[in-house]
Amino acid sequence: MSQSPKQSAGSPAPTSADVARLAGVSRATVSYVLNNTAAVRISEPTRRRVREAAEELGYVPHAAARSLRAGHSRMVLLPTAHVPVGPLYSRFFNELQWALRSLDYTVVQYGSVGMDADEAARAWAELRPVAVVSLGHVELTPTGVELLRRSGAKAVITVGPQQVEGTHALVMDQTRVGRLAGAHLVERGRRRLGVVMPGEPGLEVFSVPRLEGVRAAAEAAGATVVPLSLRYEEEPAGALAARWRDLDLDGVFGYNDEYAMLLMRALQDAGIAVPEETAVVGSDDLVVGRLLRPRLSTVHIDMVGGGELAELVDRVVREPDTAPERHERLDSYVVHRESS
Amino acid sequence: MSQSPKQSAGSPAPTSADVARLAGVSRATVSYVLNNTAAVRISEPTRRRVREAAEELGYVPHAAARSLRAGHSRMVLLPTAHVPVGPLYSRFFNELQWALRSLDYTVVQYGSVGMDADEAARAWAELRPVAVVSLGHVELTPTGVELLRRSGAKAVITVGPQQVEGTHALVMDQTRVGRLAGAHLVERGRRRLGVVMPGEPGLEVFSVPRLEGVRAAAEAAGATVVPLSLRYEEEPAGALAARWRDLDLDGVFGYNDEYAMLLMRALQDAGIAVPEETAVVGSDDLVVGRLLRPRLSTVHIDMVGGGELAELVDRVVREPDTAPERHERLDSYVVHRESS
DNA sequence: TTGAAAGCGCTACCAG
DNA sequence: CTGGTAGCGCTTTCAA
Repeated sequence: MSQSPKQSAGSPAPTSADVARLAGVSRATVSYVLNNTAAVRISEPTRRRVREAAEELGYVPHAAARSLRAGHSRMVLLPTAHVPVGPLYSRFFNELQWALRSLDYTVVQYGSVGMDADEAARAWAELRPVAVVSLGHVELTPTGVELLRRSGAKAVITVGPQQVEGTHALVMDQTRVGRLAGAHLVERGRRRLGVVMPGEPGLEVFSVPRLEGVRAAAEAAGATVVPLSLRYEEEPAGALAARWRDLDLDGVFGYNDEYAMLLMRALQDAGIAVPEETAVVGSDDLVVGRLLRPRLSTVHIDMVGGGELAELVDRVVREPDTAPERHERLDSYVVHRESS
Repeated sequence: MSQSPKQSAGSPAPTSADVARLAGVSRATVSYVLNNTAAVRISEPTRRRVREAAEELGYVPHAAARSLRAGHSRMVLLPTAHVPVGPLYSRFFNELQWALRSLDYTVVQYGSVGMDADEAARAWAELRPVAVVSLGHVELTPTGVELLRRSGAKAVITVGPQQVEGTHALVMDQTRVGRLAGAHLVERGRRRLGVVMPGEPGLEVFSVPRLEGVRAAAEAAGATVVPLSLRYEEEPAGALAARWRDLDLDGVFGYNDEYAMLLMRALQDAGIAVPEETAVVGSDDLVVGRLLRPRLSTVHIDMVGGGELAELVDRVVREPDTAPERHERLDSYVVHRESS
């Protein structure tokens, strides 16, 4: 009898057949018992024997075999490339995972660094997820969507700046963030605006539309806009501050609070008064932004709740033929503090 | 019979049998061609026919079926509970994912919020991963490890404060972080030390050993230590600062830079001079810490590189019988700035 | 050079 | 109430 678990490496995992043998029943019965199949009544003694056998062997069902047989899984795939830092995103992520789990989905985050769009879609399709929720770090083309659909994905949902054809979309309009920041600066009397563009790769999906937003707001007021590339380090910030007076700007949108804080400090160290000489606005409304002096003005972004998104996933999975919807969920507003 | 591919929702994903039929060959041949099986020579025209058929149908192999047949997968499971924010962690994560991918593993991050240790281990085991790399947010018990082993996991590796029995471990000694901070404060002449304990859940694995570390350093010098619970918000920080003089502390370790900055600002606003009256030290060496005035002293933590860890995973998978090793990889050192 | 068939672990029918 | 059995999609002998 194998009651002492001495399977360091050689022995294969126990299967339902092993459990059946040990319990002296058939594999079918094992399946019925362990899944509490309602349609079949099994005697209590048998149930106990099966349960004990399973326990003793340390039996764990084989998810792949199960979903192969079932013809579908309850896996929700969340592709990610670069995990975006920041409390906003991680809160969202955690909420989403938690909500999906309580709807009985298996959440799988699949890292897809350095794959192109179709390559990635293929890799995801191999796992036959019931739903794919793309957070927008990895591109998703109509071809990719089609491929996922044919591989059994009931729901393909994109969360990000734009809607992708054929998917349900949760559009988070980054343009609006820029527009709000731009309008605020204009309102504060600024006419020559800089916009920080992060030098780090992968942030273009956010930074480019934000720049567009600032442009739109500026144009309406006859203000000018200059994009300013900046890596998130002190030296480049210092260098940028050193040539600030040549740039002749009286307001700047810092992409987000972190870049804004970096730049603001560099400006102050270079003797440029904030907000008198140059107003600074960030976004994300981080706690740290309130710790600097002057306190950082910012665009507060209310991201969609993870729970809402989970519900959308579930609805689309159950009703796969609903036409792709476009949901707009990004309430943002300016928080005016002292830096502008 | 399904002759016309109406892929919208109803039609199932094409299988290798469908490809075989369309190409006029057997399923075996399809498999040989698509996997470039070296042991078998297939004529070039046949190969082309198969490839074209696969292309036309949008065929994607079924990962579950494949690994079921193969008896093993190349899935590396990264369980996560609350995704820890912070650039340190995300850089590490990205590196790890990238490195594992280039070693041809499929990296799957599995969110396990609100599950207890053994429940979680079971859920992971169902996926039959070849390796599990636990980042320490979810507890892993010896029972859990045993279960994973029996389910075919060749490598179970824990990254975190302590080693778990039966696993290879990458120990990141959080005690040391606290000890360094404590020693530094003592060295700066401080004798009554506060230690911030984050009020947010899930951080205990870090905060408790760090507190222990400070205690050890303080004890050696005859200094006292007081733990201070603090939520990451301005109000509680203000409240703590308001009763600061009653606490009668002349030095504080802020858990990390973020909490340290929050507290430092609250202290300054309450009229307590930093570092004269109270010295403040954080950890993580964040960029923002250098933007406040006084600049924040901090404990710089050099985490293990993701690449190194990936190599360890690979080595253990190939050589599963190597005795569990304990690797120590956490070079940390104090960066003395102006707040202490 | 290709095909037929077995079987990975599981569940769902249908008999007994 | 329980057991036999087919078959999910795939790879891999063994035969032709």
